[in-house]
Amino acid sequence: MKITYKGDYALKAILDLALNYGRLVTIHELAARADMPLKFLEQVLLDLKKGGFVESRRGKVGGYLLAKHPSQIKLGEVIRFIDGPIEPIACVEKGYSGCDNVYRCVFRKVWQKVAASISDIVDTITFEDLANQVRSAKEEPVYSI
Amino acid sequence: MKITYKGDYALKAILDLALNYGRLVTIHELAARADMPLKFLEQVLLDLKKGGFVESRRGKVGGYLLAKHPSQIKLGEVIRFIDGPIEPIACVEKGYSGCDNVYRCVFRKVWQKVAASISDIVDTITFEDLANQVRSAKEEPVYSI
DNA sequence: TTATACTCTACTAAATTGATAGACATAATA
DNA sequence: TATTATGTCTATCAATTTAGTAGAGTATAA
Repeated sequence: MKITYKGDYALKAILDLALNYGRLVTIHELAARADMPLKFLEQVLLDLKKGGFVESRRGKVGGYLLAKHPSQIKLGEVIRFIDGPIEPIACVEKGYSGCDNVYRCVFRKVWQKVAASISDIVDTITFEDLANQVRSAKEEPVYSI
Repeated sequence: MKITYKGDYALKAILDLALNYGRLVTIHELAARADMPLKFLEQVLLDLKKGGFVESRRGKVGGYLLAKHPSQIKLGEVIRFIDGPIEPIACVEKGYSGCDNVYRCVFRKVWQKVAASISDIVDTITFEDLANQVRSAKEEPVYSI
């Protein structure tokens, strides 16, 4: 699994929409709050729309909103949709068949274990969880020197 | 973590050398047994030499051998040396400081957890373990239809 | 009608990936 | 000493991915 900037932006945009669930949020707001390049974010949001994660409203009071409740969107879903499979190597991705080489097989087992353990994390965390963490972080600020 | 072909070749080469520990193995043998492009493998082996994983002998009866006992080489070491950090995003790699954005912070925690759980796997497996797995796989072949 | 949104397509520079090519150095041995 | 089989080193390259930028178009509220 590698999180690209595109993935990073997608996750932050969805988190922002989760924090503002019920309201319309413009691309400008999203870009400003999370410091993302506006024109790049446009493309990311169009992708997220195609993926069924967000919806949009055009026109003067337009903007974006989540297509589902934050509790129904898992972190792993978004990562996979934007940045591809979480598997560390192609030969353990779904749909890959052959293992013609005895050496490769012992590594495959490792990669499958790695993928399973990543999935244990990212497929159990929802954007409601993440939004709650942001809210409690704001309530209990850390006083650093 | 993403395993490239280069990383894949490096791991297979070291595994082969682990299986042939005590003997010199030529690049030709390595390339043939694990089906790797010879000229590319040359470069990989030179890298592995710089990394202190393998040693070489030149001349007519030359070849490669492991620089340490297979039990002293962890899978994670090789992966990190060839393919870079196991962390899924740069902001959680060692030496990265700032977290200026409250959104990014909640994701950082996730990426750190992911990195820790990958490390739990790849930093506990040695090439002795892998070599033993290959040996027992050969002793107990699976009879498929 | 205008202002302010989202939409869509094209383009591009830089980095990474996965090689290939060829000249060179070393050591055993006939 | 000449040959031959090995590792060493540097350069080059095509394809893909990444991270944008640019600009024209469409929709809708006021």
